[in-house]
Amino acid sequence: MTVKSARPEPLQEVSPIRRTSLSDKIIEQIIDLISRNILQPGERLPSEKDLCKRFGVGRATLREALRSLAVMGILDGRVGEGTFVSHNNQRYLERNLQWGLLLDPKKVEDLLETRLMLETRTAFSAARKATPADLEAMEATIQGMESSVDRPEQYLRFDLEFHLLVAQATQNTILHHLVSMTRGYLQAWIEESLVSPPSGPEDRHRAQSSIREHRAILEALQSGRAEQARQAMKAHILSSSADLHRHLQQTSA
Amino acid sequence: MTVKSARPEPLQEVSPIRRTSLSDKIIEQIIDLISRNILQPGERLPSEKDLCKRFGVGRATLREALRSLAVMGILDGRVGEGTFVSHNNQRYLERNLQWGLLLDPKKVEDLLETRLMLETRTAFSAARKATPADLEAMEATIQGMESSVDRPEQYLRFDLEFHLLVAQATQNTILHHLVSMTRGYLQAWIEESLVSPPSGPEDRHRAQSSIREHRAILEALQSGRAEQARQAMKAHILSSSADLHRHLQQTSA
DNA sequence: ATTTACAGGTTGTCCGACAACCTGAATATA
DNA sequence: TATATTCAGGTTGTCGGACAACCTGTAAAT
Repeated sequence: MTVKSARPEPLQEVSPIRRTSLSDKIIEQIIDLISRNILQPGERLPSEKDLCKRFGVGRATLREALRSLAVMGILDGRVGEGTFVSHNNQRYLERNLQWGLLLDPKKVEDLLETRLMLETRTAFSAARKATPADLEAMEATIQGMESSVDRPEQYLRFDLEFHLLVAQATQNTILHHLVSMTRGYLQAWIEESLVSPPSGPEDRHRAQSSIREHRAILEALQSGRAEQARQAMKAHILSSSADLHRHLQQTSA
Repeated sequence: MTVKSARPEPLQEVSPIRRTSLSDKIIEQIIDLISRNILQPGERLPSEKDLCKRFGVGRATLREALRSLAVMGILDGRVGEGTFVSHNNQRYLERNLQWGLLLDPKKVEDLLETRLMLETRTAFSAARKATPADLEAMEATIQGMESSVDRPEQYLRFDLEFHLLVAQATQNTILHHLVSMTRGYLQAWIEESLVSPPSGPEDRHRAQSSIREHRAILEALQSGRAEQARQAMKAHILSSSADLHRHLQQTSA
């Protein structure tokens, strides 16, 4: 039988069979229901006991599925009331940026490259599709930045909001999601780099020029000039990335 | 008491207190351990019974935490062996994108727009970073296409492989994942549009021109001309998209 | 009419049990 | 001796029952 173990190439076309747990299948089904709008945001799911009977599984198994969806911010369990479909997908983002720090620094570079590509494109596309309401909301976030140059944490939230609005204005849900993701992961690093040095005068200077960059983007979007919007976004992302990069090397050194 | 309900603005600075469940705290602790490299990728966690005693919680609670981390791709539970830290945290990003994209109904147009952006970028980037081995593998897939113009299913696999190789050549794992993901969703549509009409002479004609387009991309990559590679990829994606679009309208009508 | 108390339903947590499965060592076999 | 088989222990996956904490709407008490 030693010969048998010496056979060189067994099967080339084997596909790794995945042992899918029951809760995995439940998760898939619920996500499918949400994506097909059979379960709408804010809607209440049947009780756990009810769902157990429908899915034909025990409560522990069902709960593992529900808890997983809750941790991802897709569902929201409230004691004594029930389990609801999260109405603001914003929570999904919130959850993610909490754990973005898991990625190693090597991948931050990849993220920055990806973000540059994604956001220049969203700026380009948004210039053509943004509605007056979109533009108005962006204006509001810029004013928010201006009024919080000395509160970095709050400033960052307005910054994030602005970029998400641009992505949303493209009306391309996939692009929107991708931007949310990349932004969410990076946000963790950005916030980290903020706490290390107490906000000095140079930070305020940086904030000022950042606001100018955002305003340039907004003006391009308002006038509907796609290529100009792309360039403005590109300039902003590049200077922002350089900033983050500098902070990272500073803290690691 | 009707007056009481008329009070205008109660508290502005209330922060919504949220019940943190036990499993949430366990999740935070485990994530903290991983991010501080106390738990390293590929390492095995203590058994569930053991963890229960250490955390001081019941097994159901602990399992809800572990399962949540597993569906996010951070942990990996194997029956009869134990629970392990996912060796590539890349899976984390992958899983999250997967769940996120699954949430909204995907529009084909959005997918095509995203793909155009992603793949033109990968072509551009790959022209600068592709190794001889990468280029060789791409050449092989093109030859594979040529030898299977009459077997659409096999042809498609070579086609897919080519694009993934381009993405891989960028050495940006995030870009790579995004491309393979968008491609994965589209593949379903493409395969569907293939079975409906029996492969006629026009399909072979289409395959021939598709091969020419791929070869143009490869030549640009070989000569390291980034902008040329981008243009070639753009042309290819556009004609491919038009093709898919035509098929879709044909079948829906 | 307002307040209080309560009953029913819901999620959060724990416990014990069994099935399916993997690993490694002891045993049986050539 | 070398290989194959068996088996025991440990581990995850699933189930059912139980109780605590909690919310809501209704009925009773003031």
